[in-house]
Amino acid sequence: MKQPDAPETGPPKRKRLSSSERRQDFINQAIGFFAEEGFESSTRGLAKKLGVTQPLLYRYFPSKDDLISEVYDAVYVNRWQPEWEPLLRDRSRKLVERLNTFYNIYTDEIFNREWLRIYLFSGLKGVDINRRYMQFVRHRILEPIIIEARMEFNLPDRPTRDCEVEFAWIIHGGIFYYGVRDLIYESVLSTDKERVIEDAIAALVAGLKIKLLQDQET
Amino acid sequence: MKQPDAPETGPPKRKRLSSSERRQDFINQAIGFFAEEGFESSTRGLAKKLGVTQPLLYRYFPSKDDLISEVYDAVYVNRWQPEWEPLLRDRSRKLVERLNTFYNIYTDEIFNREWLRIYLFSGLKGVDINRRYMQFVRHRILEPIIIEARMEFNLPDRPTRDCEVEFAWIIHGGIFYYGVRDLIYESVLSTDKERVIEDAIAALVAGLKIKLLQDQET
DNA sequence: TCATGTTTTTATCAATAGATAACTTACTAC
DNA sequence: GTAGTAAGTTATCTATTGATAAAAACATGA
Repeated sequence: MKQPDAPETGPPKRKRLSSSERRQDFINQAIGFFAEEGFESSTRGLAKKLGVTQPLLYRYFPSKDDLISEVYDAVYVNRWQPEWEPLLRDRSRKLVERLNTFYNIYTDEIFNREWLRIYLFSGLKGVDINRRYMQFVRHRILEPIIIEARMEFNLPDRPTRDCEVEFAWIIHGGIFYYGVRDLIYESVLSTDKERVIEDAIAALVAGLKIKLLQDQET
Repeated sequence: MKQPDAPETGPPKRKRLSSSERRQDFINQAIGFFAEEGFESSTRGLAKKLGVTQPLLYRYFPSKDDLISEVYDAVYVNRWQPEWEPLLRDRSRKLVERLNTFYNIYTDEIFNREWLRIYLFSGLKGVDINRRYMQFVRHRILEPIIIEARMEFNLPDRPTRDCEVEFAWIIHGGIFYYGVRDLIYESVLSTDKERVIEDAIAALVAGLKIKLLQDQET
């Protein structure tokens, strides 16, 4: 596994990579490293994992913070698939079905140890990208859900209310926290993700129906 | 605020505290310090906040890790009030009422920046006390809720099922995550906690009713 | 083959980390 | 008061941190 095709000649000479390849490899492995050890961990530890010397990192990144920024970018961006959004709005299917499909593929993407840990670490550090992600979830997932729910229940269209969004956040957060309990805290009872999501979505839609009808009267 | 009743004589002489007072003060302030800065932060930083020199810490705690352990204990233990448990089981009140009361006072206790941050930090570190807390929540909150719900709906008593507990976890986690969004991520829309909890509990009880009746048939 | 430029390592710096020992200051019992 | 004890500080050790400079190893085009 170390040197696949080395012809047994001398010491294990390090494969020399092109600048861009090396750089990408650094970022990719840094994600796993910082996810596990935290961002306070040393660049020497990372270099060891990478199989290179520590000063080499500084040829590719001006500072540790710059490297961390690149890790954030790689983790937060490009995880969202644009085709998911129309999926939520596909009115040829029942809302419950749509939501189940969406949350199953969405959690397939974010329910992995690396993503969740980087997310939690960055949240505690209070970095801006984390706050932007919350906005993203609200505008691309929760508000569309509420609008679609109003459609489903034949209610007139109008802007979403804060307490409606907060209710959607409760369920969304509950699903997210299920992932955290599963992959970080490792204290989950049923690993049947599909079933757990199904129950959560049922509660979301049922709860939204009641709330939206109530809010209607106001 | 520094020296309340110093008679203007010479330099600000440090108040000399008894061993137990000093020790308790260290722990109390260490909670706030580590909550904000993370456990990787330096003992010198903590000493500065405490207004003492760094070696003094080592008179009271053998090592930094020992101090951190005491912080965990102070944070996790004694937060739970024993009278909360019978509150959940008080069958003279409707379940929805009981749950609203409980979650309002429970979140009054844990929804503060210090507690939540220490909890999240310790969870990422994978310390044992965190996992024990998850067990605690399950046995002292979630399972009682399910048992009480079965009573409320006039269903025969029997052990809780995993998927039932997971559903309760979804709502509980959603409420918890609401606190995190409010106090850590600072990205909450409605700070009307009581209202948010009310909606969450309504969804919990309604969802449990459906689930328990379904499970009944099996 | 050899000159040139890039990749990688070795050696090292200054700052900071946790931790210890020795000294000084304050309180208390007699 | 003063001796003894406990609280607190100064000084310091060693290990580790992020970061830099210079030397070495490698690749490539002529």
